[in-house]
Amino acid sequence: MNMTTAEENYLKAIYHLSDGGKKSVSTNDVAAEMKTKPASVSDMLRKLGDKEVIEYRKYYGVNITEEGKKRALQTIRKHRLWEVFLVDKLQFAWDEVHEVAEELEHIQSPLLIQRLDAYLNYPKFDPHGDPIPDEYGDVRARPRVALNEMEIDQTGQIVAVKDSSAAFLRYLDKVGAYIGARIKVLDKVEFDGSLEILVDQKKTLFMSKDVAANILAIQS
Amino acid sequence: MNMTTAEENYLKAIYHLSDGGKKSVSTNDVAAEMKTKPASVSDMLRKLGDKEVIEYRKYYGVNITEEGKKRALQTIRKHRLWEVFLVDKLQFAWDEVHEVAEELEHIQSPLLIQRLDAYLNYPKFDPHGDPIPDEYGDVRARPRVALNEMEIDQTGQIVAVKDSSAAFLRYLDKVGAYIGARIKVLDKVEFDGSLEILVDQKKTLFMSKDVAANILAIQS
DNA sequence: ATATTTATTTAGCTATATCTAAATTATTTT
DNA sequence: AAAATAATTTAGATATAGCTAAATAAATAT
Repeated sequence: MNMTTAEENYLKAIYHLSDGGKKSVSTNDVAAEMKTKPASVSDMLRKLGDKEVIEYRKYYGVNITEEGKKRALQTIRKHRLWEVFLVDKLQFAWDEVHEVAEELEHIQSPLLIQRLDAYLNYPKFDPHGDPIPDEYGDVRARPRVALNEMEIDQTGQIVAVKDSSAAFLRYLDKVGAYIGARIKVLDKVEFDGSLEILVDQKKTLFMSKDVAANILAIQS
Repeated sequence: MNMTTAEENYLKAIYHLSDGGKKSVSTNDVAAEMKTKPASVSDMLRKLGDKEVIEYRKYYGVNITEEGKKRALQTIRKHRLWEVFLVDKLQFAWDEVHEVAEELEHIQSPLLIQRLDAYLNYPKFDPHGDPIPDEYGDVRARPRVALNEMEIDQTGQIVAVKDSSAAFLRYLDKVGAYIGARIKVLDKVEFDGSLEILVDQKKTLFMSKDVAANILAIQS
């Protein structure tokens, strides 16, 4: 059973909004995420329901099915592999890749994705630090913690950001932080929760609690 | 002015059928090339005419405009660059790349194509030996000759095939010929026009006149 | 010059994916 | 529990891209 590009995009949105299938999702939420109108969403949900990738009860929102989850993860896998390609091979900055990957993820060729995966050396995480599902949809997520929740003297590595808006990504770039950077918490100001961070054992960085809460790290 | 994937495909077909804009093209020819019905083509020609990428006179076929030529060449450029990528980087065989490149060529990102071009080291020819137009649509074609038109003892390099059907490509692969192979005409049988060819200074190959007529080389 | 054949276009239909406006269902407030 | 509000669906549009069948124009044959 083939899906159109639009259907794939809706399914991916539902997967994300449902937190990987854990919660049910409302028509309005999907409309907001897809930047479209609830009326259009109703139509699409009926179609996705017919294809049994979601379970749809009128007026009560949707739940993604196992089949739907599998398909959403394949799309996510493709998206993230292309992002790695764009950054690692074509020198894109990590805040420039999303739009293009959004198109590339819909190319239909299992062989292409297999080969791309091998060519990129089977990466486990994309340039934003998000995990890349394997061929079977399995994801090995690392336990991640927001920087503001780390304690003084703890060390780790930045692996993702919560708010990946271009503005925030540019800000990070400017101050010298990036996905993959090794960090150490030098100080936490009790008054406002702001932090002093050592980046790559050389650069010292001050950031507000709000910024820190947007940056996710794995602890080492 | 943006074009849909379908419009880009029609324009590319018209470009090829018109021999790069030199001849006008009939509705039926386009329908055959696009594997669709003449009625659907009429509709599309009207649309492409409105967008001024072709000049369309009802009942008299179409001529591609300068603007149309430029756009068709951009699509061809993208198609051929992706083919190079698939063969050079992802180990695709040259008879496996067309379908996937047909999808990839519609990705909209000038930056992507610029970077891809640089990454592939500005290739001038695709894996089938066809020239890759530059950013401005300029093509540097090499004078090519069919193998059956070469004389005994002449040397050269295979750069393209006329019939690029998967069957023919597989045949070539099987007998050990490929795009880029250095060749020398050892003998020509007058009776049936069949040839004896030395490939890469080691392998000897016999081929009928019909096969030879399908293989294009540059002479050295 | 007329008739036949071929090529092409038009008209009307289908499917996808969107929209607005109206109708309906569910939820919340009083 | 009724009224008001919010969420959602349905109905009826539009645009793209295809189709078949019928109509029409152009080319060819008699």
